[in-house]
Amino acid sequence: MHNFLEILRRQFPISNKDWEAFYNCLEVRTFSKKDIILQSGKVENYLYFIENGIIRIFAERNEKEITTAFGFRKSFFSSYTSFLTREPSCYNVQAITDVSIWGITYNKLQRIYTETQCGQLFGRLAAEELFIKKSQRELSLLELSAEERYLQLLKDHTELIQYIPLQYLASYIGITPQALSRIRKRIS
Amino acid sequence: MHNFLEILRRQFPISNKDWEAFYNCLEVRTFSKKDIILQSGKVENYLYFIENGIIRIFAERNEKEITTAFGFRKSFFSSYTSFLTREPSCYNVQAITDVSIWGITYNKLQRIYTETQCGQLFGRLAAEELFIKKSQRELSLLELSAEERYLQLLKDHTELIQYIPLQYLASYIGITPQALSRIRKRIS
DNA sequence: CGCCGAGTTGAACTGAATCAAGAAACGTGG
DNA sequence: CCACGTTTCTTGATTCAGTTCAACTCGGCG
Repeated sequence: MHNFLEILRRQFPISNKDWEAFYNCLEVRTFSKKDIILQSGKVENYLYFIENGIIRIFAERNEKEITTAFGFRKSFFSSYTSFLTREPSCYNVQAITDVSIWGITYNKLQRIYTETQCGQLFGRLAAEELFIKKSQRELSLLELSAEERYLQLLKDHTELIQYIPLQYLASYIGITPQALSRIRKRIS
Repeated sequence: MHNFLEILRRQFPISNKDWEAFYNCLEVRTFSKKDIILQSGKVENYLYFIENGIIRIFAERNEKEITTAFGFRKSFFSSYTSFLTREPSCYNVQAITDVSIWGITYNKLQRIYTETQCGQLFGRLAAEELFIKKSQRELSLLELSAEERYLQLLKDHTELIQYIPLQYLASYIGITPQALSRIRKRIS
């Protein structure tokens, strides 16, 4: 997070006062491998930034899990629709490895929005990042085959993919574990 | 738009002064059926709200078009990633029917952000709407079959779908025109 | 040691892609 | 307003990627 915070400060002019107000609102939270960070049905109260570790977001549909996102080091995550609308989340958020994350609550973010400049920035950057990722994902679901999607994932997060169980990767790619197992065999 | 603006005003306390500043930044633009509103490769300079008509957003990939969104009456649209990042758009935006839309330029929106409260509101509502739609779409691509996606689209926009050519619907659903033609035959 | 969840492999099946050809609708100019 | 050409849609036959169901393997753990 220090890296990230430094990048933010370098890139945007933020007053010391604003900075402090913002920084003081951030909470560190840690979770162990397989912990549920947010249960579906509950309202997401945090917008997070990952310092370390890997998380996934998934929905449950007719006894199957649909993984909609992984979160890696230095990226934002949240069950963002729920966070924005204050309605129950239809997604679960789970730690895949032990994780250490920085979070800001909805109320504090709203306060920061009105009281400082850099809150807006934080909120805006998070919104941008999350929207852009969803758009890219949409295109990859529409234009690529399952095998191409897997290769893309490998390329983008080479060293991280090894920590993620095959079944989660498969549900993210949108195929069955069997099909992914065969793809792996084919390309190796 | 009047309806929309009234809803905004009713729902949120906006001062007359802010309101006027905001309203004065909005431009009405009209396009004819099949007009290109934004060409891919150009930077999206507008965030729009549709007063009347239907638009679509599509990318071109190996001689095929991938439609990623339709925009109907009373909803926001933009090649939003480009709008946010100020980088060239990888999407085209096209009028499917004659359309009448309200737009605000990037610069004016930034000015409104700093000078008024309701600019934030406008920007935030647009971001929320666009993100939430993308998330729903992601789920529908992962959990539903092509036929189910078509039925959902029919259900959500019954009266509007008839104005959209089959090939655009097919590329939105993620199948070939032939396959959609067969689905239509099957369910009728 | 035996159990259990995760991954692998096989065989049959299915939804959608592809290639190809014909029918319908649409716009443009005479 | 009709005729023609072009685009869009439909339909058929074949192929293919991915599903489903089932059986088997492997590694970890009580």
